[in-house]
Amino acid sequence: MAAPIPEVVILRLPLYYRILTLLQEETEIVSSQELGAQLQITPAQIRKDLSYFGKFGIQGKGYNVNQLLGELRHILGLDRQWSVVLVGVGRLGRAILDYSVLEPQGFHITAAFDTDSRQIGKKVGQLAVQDIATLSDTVKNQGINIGIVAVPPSEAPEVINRLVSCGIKAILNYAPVAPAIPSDVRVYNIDPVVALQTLTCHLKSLGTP
Amino acid sequence: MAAPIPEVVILRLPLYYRILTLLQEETEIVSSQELGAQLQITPAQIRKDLSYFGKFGIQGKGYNVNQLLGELRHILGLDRQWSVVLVGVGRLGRAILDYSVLEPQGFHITAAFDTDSRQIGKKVGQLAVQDIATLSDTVKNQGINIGIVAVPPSEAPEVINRLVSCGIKAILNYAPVAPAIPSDVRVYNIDPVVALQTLTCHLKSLGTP
DNA sequence: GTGTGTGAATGTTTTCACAGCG
DNA sequence: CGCTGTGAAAACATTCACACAC
Repeated sequence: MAAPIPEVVILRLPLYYRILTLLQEETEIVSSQELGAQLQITPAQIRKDLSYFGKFGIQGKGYNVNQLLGELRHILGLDRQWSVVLVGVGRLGRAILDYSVLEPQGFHITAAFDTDSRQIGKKVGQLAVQDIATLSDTVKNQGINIGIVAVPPSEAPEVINRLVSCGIKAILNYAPVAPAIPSDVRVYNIDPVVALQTLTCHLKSLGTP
Repeated sequence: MAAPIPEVVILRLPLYYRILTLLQEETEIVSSQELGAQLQITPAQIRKDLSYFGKFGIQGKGYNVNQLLGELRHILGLDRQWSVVLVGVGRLGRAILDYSVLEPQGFHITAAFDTDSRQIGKKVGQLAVQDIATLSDTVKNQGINIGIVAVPPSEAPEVINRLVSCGIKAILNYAPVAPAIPSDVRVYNIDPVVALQTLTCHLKSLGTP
């Protein structure tokens, strides 16, 4: 029961969750076979992944979509609201603030910060941009759990340090840096350049047009 | 020599490349030890990763930063320009067009498309938004290699199909879908909701504040 | 001495294959 | 019968540890 869940499994759970949300409208029961076909994942892998957390299926039939959604919501910690702080309100930061999918998924951006003093006080959406110096107070007072970093590369290590010393344990990092962080803090990096470079590595080995 | 390179290795190469670019200014030679410290990766892993492609180091010293950069550029296919097509010029698409890092890294966004007819003809940056119906011609005439998908979820499967049938072999997909694609086409998915959900899964197991 | 390159050892993840349940 | 849940096997990835080159 207290088995350590492989990280790769956790990376797949949100995919299951998303597909099930879509399937919810269409069907009551789904088999690992059908799920796998949608996600390009083997049925055995899906069954094994879920088995780390319990027995959610009905033998001979499959999984009850609604029930499994509930289980995944619980496993992923989606059965509550999460308060998120955004640092960096440039082009990217604004796009994130406007991204209308976060709110319905339970991610509430509570405060926005910037390191550029010219931005401070400006309104972006509902929020007034705050001075980064007030980050710590806001995080503690508002019980914020997650930080999103959308500042230029040069600012990023400093910003990430600040988030860590506020006690934030989860960071979604859009800056192209590989910060050193304590092992109890999770960082998920999103970097389009890195993504494109892995793609070109594969393209290269194709016949060059 | 014709050994198959593990996918995980390819995912790390861009990280090595980026760190080396930064180190370039500071030093001539770097050891796997030092690289590993920067990236939170074991030195043995770095050496093994590189050994899939050749012997780039100097025994007793380390790696020549410039030379290794050259090798990685070659391995990743970065020693040329890549033409990229963007589909979807909403908030996200515009942020990508404005993202000034792509161009200097050799990724040139050549054309922009949208499925929404009200967008067609509008200028975004240097580019006029084209009708998605003209995608195939543009891709073929301009020798485009890579597609970026930044359309709403409902449009995404159709757009991805179109890109695939144009002969595009690499797709950077920002839409929250898991499209079925032929095995010779690479898709890299970027989805902040999935990212946040893996983070909350870890947060949950912490003491709830 | 120092750090690479690498086979061999260890650890992890995926797949197989089937018992058992609805 | 059909599909889940799961040990056992196979495939894959990381780490070790050392011969060898500078």
